[in-house]
Amino acid sequence: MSQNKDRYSFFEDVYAVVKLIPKGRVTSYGSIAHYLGTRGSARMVGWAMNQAHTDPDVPAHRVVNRNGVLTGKHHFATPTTMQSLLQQEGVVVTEDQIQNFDQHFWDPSVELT
DNA sequence: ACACTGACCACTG
DNA sequence: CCAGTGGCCAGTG
Repeated sequence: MSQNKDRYSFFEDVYAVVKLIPKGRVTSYGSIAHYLGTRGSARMVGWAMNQAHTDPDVPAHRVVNRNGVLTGKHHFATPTTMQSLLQQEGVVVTEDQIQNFDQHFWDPSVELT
């Protein structure tokens, strides 16, 4: 929303990182925030996802909390959209919990170095 | 212009 | 070990 002002901020960075998440991989809000250098902004990362809803190129379904739980699934078109998308990419999700989360975990500060 | 909220994470007691 | 609070940025009431 807002006007078309140059309100670019770490939202842009968040989008960029999320877009770089490989298929079948997932990451956490905190990891992205930490990669950007701001641990506290983890909340904002989630809020960024809300805005990301306007950007189809941002696979928000690949972003979960540090626990590997689909916290934001309720924000998708349907509560099952997130899980379905993840399963389509080969990620096993049970009870909103990603199985073998450590195997699917994709850390930008490590993968992007 | 002020205050509160929000898909979180980590530290301190 | 469990519980509580702080911190960060932006948007909305």
